[in-house]
This record gives sequence, C-alpha cells and structure tokens, in this order.
Amino acid sequence: MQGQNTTIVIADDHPLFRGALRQAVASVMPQARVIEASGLDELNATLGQERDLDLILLDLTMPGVQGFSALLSLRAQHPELPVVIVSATEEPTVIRRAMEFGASGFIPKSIDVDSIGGAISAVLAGDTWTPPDVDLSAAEDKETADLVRRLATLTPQQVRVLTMLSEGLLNKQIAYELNVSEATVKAHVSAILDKLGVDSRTQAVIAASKIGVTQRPSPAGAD
DNA sequence: TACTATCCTCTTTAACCGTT
DNA sequence: AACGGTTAAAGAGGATAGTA
Repeated sequence: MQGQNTTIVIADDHPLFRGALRQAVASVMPQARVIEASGLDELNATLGQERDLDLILLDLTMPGVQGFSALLSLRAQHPELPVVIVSATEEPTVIRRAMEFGASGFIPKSIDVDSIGGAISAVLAGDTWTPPDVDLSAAEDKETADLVRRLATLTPQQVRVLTMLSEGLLNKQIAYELNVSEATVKAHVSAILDKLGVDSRTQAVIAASKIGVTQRPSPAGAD
C-alpha cells in the first residue's frame, strides 16, 4: 500500500538525529524516499522544489525557527501536508499546543526507534500520534486555548509580519524586509490585531510570546 | 468530461484619522 | 512630521457549482 511512492522530509539540525529518524523511517517503509533538511532555509527550498511530499518531520528548535512559527506557516501554506513535530521536550503543554496548531503527531526524541516508526506509519495512515504515557487531557485555561485557536487562523504573510513585530521592527522596516509598501504592512497588522482580538501591536506581541509562537530573547542561555 | 461562471481568500495599495 | 492604525477597493488565484 504505502512505501514506494512515499516521500518524507526530515527537518532537523542535528545530523545524528536525522540519521536516527531516517533509520526509523526505513524500518517501517524501506521503499520510502527521504529528504533531509538541516534548517528552515533548506526546508523551504525542498518545499519549493518537491511536489508530492507525504510527511514532514519537523524539529521544534532549528536555526531560523522561532517557537511554533514554522509549524504555523507550514500549516498555512501546505494544509494537506501532515507535519509531525520532533522535539527534545516532553512537556504536555508543548505537545498539546503543537497538536492544536495542526500537527499530526508529536515525537519526543527520547523514545526508541521502533516507536518512532510506529508513530510515522500511524500518521501516514491518517491518524494522529502522541506519546502514550503523556497526559494531554489536563485542560489549558480557556483564554490560552482561545488564543491558540485565533493564532491558527493567521495567513502565512501575517505570521511573517507577527514574527517581525515580535522583533520590535517598525512598519516601515517590515515593509522593507518583505518588499511591500508600508500600507500593506499596516493592513496586515490590522488583520492580525483583529484575528487575535487585541488593540495594539504590543498586545499582539505579548500574546504571541505567551503562547510560544515567537520566542522572546531569553536573558540566560536557554537550551 | 470539459468549460464557464461565480465565489472566496489572500495580498496589496491608497486615502484617511488620531496621537505624540 | 512620524508613527500606528482603520477602511475601501482591486487584482490574482483557487475552489466550487452548474451546464453543455
């Protein structure tokens, strides 16, 4: 059924773990074609070139990736393409949030290769997969859940603008970065404020950082 | 099946207003 | 004047429904 026409992208900056993932894929589907990307740029290049991709294994912490922003824009730009998050963390909050942002699965790096293979085949079969020993039922407060839902409605361009907003850029600077007029940026900002249900860009930035869509620069080394 | 009409979303821009 | 924000409008592109 599945195997020979299946193409899977592994996006992770650690070569060792890319190897482990590749091995896990091979154990489940020896025929599958695997494309590796070591960063966001390579991933985007792959997405631009390749047509019939079946699955992306996405590391949550890669160069060029801020929080969930990569997942968010992937979901926005390629709604049909299943994304499985691969991460070192096993925090239920992070896992739940990833799933709410549209991930098809969440694989902690600590689990064994067999389980990873099982997770991958489950997702390819159309199911979702999260670590069985992690309790996801713990309810998040309503406001946060609501905010997550709102964030998920942002368009790719709006996600880009929000990311730059979080970096403290002015409308004029964002316009320069995106090669559009300042009026365009203002319109995007307005749309973002509307969708997030806030009144100002600062509130939008605070909301985004609260959820973890964009990470604020942390004072101490945080990794 | 193929073609067309239509609707909707996304993106872009200009004009305008309020605040500092 | 500079900056942030709102609104109306228009073009591109995709999805959908109806028709021949």
